Amino acid sequence: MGRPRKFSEQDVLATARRQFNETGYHGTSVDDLSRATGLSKGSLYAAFGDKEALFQRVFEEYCANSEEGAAALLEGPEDQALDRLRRWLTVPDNHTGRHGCLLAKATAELASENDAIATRSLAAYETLLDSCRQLVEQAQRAGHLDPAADAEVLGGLILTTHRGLEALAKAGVDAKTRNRIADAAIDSIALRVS
Amino acid sequence: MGRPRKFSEQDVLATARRQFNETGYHGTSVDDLSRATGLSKGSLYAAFGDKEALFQRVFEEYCANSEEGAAALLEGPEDQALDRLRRWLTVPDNHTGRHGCLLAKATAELASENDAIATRSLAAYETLLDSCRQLVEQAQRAGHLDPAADAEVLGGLILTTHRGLEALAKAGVDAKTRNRIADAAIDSIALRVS
DNA sequence: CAGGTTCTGGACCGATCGTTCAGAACTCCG
DNA sequence: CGGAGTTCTGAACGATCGGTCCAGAACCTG
Repeated sequence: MGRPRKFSEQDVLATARRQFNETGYHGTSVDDLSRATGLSKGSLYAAFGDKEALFQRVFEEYCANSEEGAAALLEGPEDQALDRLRRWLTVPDNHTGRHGCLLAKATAELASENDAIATRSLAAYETLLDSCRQLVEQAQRAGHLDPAADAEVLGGLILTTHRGLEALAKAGVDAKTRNRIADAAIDSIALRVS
Repeated sequence: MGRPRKFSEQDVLATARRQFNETGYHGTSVDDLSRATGLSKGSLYAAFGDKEALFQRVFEEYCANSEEGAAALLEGPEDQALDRLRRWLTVPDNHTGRHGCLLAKATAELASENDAIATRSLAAYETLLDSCRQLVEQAQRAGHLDPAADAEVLGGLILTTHRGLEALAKAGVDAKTRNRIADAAIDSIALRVS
């Protein structure tokens, strides 16, 4: 009963995410969001609370996606772990952005002023780190990495590389160069075989 | 002739840089800058033009500093190149931030809307990459790195690691962990010896 | 000390910010 | 068909934004 919603909450979240990703949190006004989503400001507030709450929704969904993507790294034969890592660090040649850019961007902009974002961001880092660590352990069991190496630290190195590639993407470095760097990173790590 | 300035332009730029670094460009109002520097808005505008021009000054100085820091990597005996790299990637244990954070932050926030910032940021990346490449070549000549490796790509890998460590710092990862990752990165790269 | 110059801080501007709300629009149930 | 219940819309709010302006204090030179 009552008037039904004219919009899909998921669509709005996706559009808002695109907008936040392009212009940042402070750089995106509620009018911008209203224009981008086609919803009036009143509807936005009725559906999501306020601007910060809307961003939290977007950010949470984003973190969850990133975590799922990293967790998917672990699915498959252990002796193909490094191949899955290569695909994770690599991006289509025509891709200017990168899957994980909102996380890095929002963290940089808001972590120092918004405790909830900072906490969630750190939690996502821990989860991603854990996936990377498990991936290293898979590769170690498959004999593709030095079994004596500290998996925790090596996982951290992989995650560092992932974030560094995002930063380079944002600095305007083209996808081809980034992929060559990604390959070099995996080559370097893969040399750690006993 | 005339009344002399009561403030040091360098001090104001340093304070503004701290403020921009903490709260971002859009998150920092001119009133904030006025409060932080102790200067009235009138004086700020008389001395620096407008908010964007002030930021450009801060950003330019910042980029130049980063470039100098990277260039300093090349000064010293070639057989100590990897040691200098280690010091560059490492940070004091009590350090929560990181020398290069404004660059990454401003780039993420403004590159898509401000061509001047985007251009300068990319130029800084190119310069830093060049320094890293030369460092790799030094290490190669000293026999500490595989002479057959592509110095350009390996330099890019080092820069990627540098930026990735900045991102982790912003995500809340402690300095000790980051330094262990930095060591692992250098270890991995150093394995590339023929 | 006098005259000229610059710096300073606060009042002020229009624009935009995030947010609210009254009323129109619409669906469903009785 | 009519009223209850929900959503949508656009106008309007106060606060704050970036930016301007100027009267007067502060300072240097002669």
